Amino acid sequence: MILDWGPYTINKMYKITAEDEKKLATLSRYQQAILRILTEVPKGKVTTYGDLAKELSLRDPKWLPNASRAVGTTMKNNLCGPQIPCHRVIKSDGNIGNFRGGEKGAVEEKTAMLQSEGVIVVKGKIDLKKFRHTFHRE
DNA sequence: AGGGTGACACAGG
DNA sequence: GCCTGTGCCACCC
Repeated sequence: MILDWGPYTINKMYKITAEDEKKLATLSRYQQAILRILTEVPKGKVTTYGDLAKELSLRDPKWLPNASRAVGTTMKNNLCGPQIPCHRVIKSDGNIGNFRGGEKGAVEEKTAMLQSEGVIVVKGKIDLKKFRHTFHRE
């Protein structure tokens, strides 16, 4: 099967470890579910807060599709570490969005991480047509 | 049980 | 484009 993921498709999705599971267990069901889906976003791609909410709703209709704010809260709770790639979650208009709760310099750091992964950022913006991840489900 | 809060989304102007 | 206002939802008191 050929996936149109562009040139930076080398990475597979992150596999959650037993260590991660222990941390995940401290979070709400919703947040756990969101973070699990987030692990599917590979290096070189991004997703949006809204896309994550929508995707979870498709997989489990008990959650609403327009919960983007709740997804933001999930990212803030971050026990992600760089493995569960919360730096790959941006706003639906292509702007970088926030990082580390809005600490000074955090957005710059997020931008640098994305660029080092091959995502092109121009004036704080990312071309979602090019870099948006497409979720795959059975 | 009810009100407050965000790493958001969207439509207007 | 760049604000601004309004709607949103899961979570936390």
